[in-house]
Amino acid sequence: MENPDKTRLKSATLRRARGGSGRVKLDEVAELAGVSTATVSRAFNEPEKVSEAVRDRVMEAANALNWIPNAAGRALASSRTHIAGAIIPTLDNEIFAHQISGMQSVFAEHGFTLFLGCSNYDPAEGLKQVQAMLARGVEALAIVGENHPQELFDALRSRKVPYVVTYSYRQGSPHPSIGFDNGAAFREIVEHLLSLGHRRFAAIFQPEANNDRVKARLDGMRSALAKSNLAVATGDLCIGTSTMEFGAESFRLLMNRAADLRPTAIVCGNDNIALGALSAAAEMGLSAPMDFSITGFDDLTISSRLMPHLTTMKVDNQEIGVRAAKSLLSVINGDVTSPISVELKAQLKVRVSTGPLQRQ
Amino acid sequence: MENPDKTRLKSATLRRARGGSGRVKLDEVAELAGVSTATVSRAFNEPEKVSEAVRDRVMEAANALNWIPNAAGRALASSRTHIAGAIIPTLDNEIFAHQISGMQSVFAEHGFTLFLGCSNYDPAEGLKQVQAMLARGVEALAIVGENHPQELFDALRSRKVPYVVTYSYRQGSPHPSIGFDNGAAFREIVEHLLSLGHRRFAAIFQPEANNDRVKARLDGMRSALAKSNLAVATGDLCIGTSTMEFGAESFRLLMNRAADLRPTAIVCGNDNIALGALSAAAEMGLSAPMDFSITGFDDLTISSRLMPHLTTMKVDNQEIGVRAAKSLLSVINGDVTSPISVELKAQLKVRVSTGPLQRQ
DNA sequence: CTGAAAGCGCTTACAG
DNA sequence: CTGAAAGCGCTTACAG
Repeated sequence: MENPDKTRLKSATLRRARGGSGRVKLDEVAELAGVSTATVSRAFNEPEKVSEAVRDRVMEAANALNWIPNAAGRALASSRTHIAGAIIPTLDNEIFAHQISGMQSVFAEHGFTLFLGCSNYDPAEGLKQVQAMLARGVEALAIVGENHPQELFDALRSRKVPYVVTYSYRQGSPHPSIGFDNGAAFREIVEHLLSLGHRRFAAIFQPEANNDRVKARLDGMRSALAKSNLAVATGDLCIGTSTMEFGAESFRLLMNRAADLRPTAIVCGNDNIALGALSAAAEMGLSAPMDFSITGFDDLTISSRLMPHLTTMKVDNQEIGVRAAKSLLSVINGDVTSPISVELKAQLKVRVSTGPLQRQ
Repeated sequence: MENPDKTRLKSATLRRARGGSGRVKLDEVAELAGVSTATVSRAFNEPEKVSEAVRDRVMEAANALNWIPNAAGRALASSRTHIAGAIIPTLDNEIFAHQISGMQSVFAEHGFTLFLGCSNYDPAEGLKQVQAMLARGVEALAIVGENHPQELFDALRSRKVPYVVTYSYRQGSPHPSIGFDNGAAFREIVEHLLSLGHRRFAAIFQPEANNDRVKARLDGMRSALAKSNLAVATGDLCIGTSTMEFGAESFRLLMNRAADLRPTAIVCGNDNIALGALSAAAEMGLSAPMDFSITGFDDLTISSRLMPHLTTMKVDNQEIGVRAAKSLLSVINGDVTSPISVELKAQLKVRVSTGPLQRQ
């Protein structure tokens, strides 16, 4: 790896010798329009304060010179950057991609550009990204989940940068949050399976370390089962990576047993895992809902398109992004002093992968 | 919608009265460390030019004050922003998400932050995003495909912002590009099907408007067929949205005919379409490779996990992102004067969805 | 409605 | 190796 400082220096020197960026500047627009720099600035930022004739002349000059205002100068003078930030675990999951897409469209509408950071589920990496964004002067920040170093939230607070936690919503959270209740969602899934007569449950989940959402899901599942005096036995709980492979492998493990030892209902931590389980089922000649019932979480695009259609909880991630952006903008605009929390409801989608209990 | 200028003003006034950002500044670090501001700056940016003792004192002071340098000040003084930009059509497609992920990791390693813009396949939107990024002073830009308004490339050139076109690589392109040859890839697919004995081809494709990649794919398919004096008849070419639904619908259209009128090989514009076709096949009781052969393009994560495994071309999008970032960084660093193009090879993955011709 | 001028928070050529 | 000071390109309180 090269030394970034050296390369930095070199190119900076190459480019200029105290000569500026070489780009067209506001002064040149002012000169061409025959007005002061203040007027040019106003013509763009507070047009109602400039007479129409002057405004037209300024716009004409700006167009003629193809002027693009320098955001750094603007940010320094106004202490406003018009930049927002978003931190997600990974872009490889469509649920986070949809959140970003919702957020970006709202921010763009309001003249904000979005910085995107991916933590890859590593809290240290998330903190680093937030610091980089703070240096860049983000005016607001959205971050998935609340499982982050206290230092991260402290940094945000001490710089008075408004933030929201997205995806999960939890009563009693110290953070403004825009999302749904992971625990309640999994209670609903389990109740659905219980109402179908299932009593023998297995679960395939991603690890709960550094992931408040998974923790809440497991808790929700367990509490709903406990109400019926049921539980997932240790041997019926598979914890591993959130991949189709792990879903498939776990399914084989659970179902390669005498029929009376198999679970009749399998609760998966998300759709991806459930889809893997279903592919293993097809290979084993087992099919839902005859031989077992299975549920996912997320309602991925393919979950309702692949056979058998998967029973799952749908979460409107695009909407989460939209709400998060709006909530942050209302703080930036001074309409409210801190972001309001919003609880969205996850929606149970009953499809053919779950059905009435077929055997004792 | 509110007036952005009004809100801007209001909050700016609220926040300060010519008082600055309220954040800790470099001067304060200098004062605490008992050195000049120049020395603080050097301690961070050119540490080798500062004696160790002084450097330690500066770092200590910076830590004590929890100083984060203001990027706007830095950018203005150095005319360097350490920001790069990337424009993709949409985050909803994992192939572009992977590109971004590769790019981001390389840029982050070199101290660059990434602006992300999505054009949603709308050239006007892409241009707007590029302009916003130029205002923000991006030092380099990567953009998917070359189907963009000339104005976009002109803006980049006139501001001397290095750029690369990603995903497609085309001999004779006026732009530095990092990607693969879409035409060659589809010639290879067709040759594979020809070698299996297929002569009766159908195709299901996304629209080629504003999409150089799709155009190249169709051309590649046609030229490979033409070499064997074959062609896709008008009634065997379906053009529509890049969705599983359209793939399914087109498949039904093509295969709901007397057996001797059906195509034996179906070339799809991408995996998504092919996956939709396969799901329709399952519903119709048809299966590959016995009743037909089918190919995709992209090698999506699920394509090798769903039954039947799909024959497709694998493109390493992560690698495209990595190469794009490296290519741009070498221009920024002054190692080369313009980005070098890189042609990557798409790789044919023969799986069970294609097989020898079963009938005449 | 418009302008002159100070100032935002850094970096860097220059001098020592 | 270190410092004094100019300057990067804008915005904005103040004055008119």
